[in-house]
Amino acid sequence: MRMIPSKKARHVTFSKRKSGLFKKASELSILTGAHFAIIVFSPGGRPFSFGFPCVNTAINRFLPSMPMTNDYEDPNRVNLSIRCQYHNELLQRIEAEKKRGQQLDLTLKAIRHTWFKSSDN
Amino acid sequence: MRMIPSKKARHVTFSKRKSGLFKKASELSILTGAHFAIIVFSPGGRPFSFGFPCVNTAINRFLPSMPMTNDYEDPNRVNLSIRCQYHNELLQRIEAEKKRGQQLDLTLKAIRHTWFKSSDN
DNA sequence: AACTATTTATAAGA
DNA sequence: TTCTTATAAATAGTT
Repeated sequence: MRMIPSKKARHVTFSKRKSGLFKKASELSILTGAHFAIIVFSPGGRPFSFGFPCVNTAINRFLPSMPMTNDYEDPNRVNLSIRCQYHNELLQRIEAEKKRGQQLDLTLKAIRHTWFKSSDN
Repeated sequence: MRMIPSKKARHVTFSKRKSGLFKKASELSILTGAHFAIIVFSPGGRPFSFGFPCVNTAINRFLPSMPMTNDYEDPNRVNLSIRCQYHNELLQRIEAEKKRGQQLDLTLKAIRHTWFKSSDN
């Protein structure tokens, strides 16, 4: 097994196999309840991620068990935890906005339901 | 597909499918040159990880960058543009979700307006 | 994106 | 955990 020479074929394979990989991870998680995070970078450098319950949860849970030799003095690691914190804040903001949208969706459906019900009578 | 009830069978499946998942990731990486990190927690909470070039590299590359004052001194500067790209994607997702919420708000108001208008007649 | 011949993963049993 | 094997699923190549 070797790197696929054709750039186009490489991208197609990446796309297909990334789907397969994420599906396998999702099945593993469903069957066993396992938490996980997958991060993949496409050949072009685009980041893709997938996780249960979510990517940052699994990363956070994992980070404390990372090898830490001169941890307290490693500026990269400090940087890493700060970045992680900021990253989590962004993800939480997305979730918050999503949740708000979902609430509005429900309200909308409820109202429409009442509307059509009353229109029928 | 549902969580496997028997604890023993669940652990066996976890072990088998974890191997399969890691193998798939390794193949994806070999075929396309993709960098990746996988973190999985067993049903018992044991962490397993696998990555190319290594787990920490992929995680570090994945986490979005903070605005850096001493940017030019950052040894991870090569990854900075990709981080920024991902960071921007997150910000765009927040904006997209916000916009969706605002649209729903407008729809809701319009419907309520119609509702009360027709109720009056 | 869809098809399909072939390869690969895996569940169940040992 | 590892092995076996019948069956199910993934995917490479092609349209």
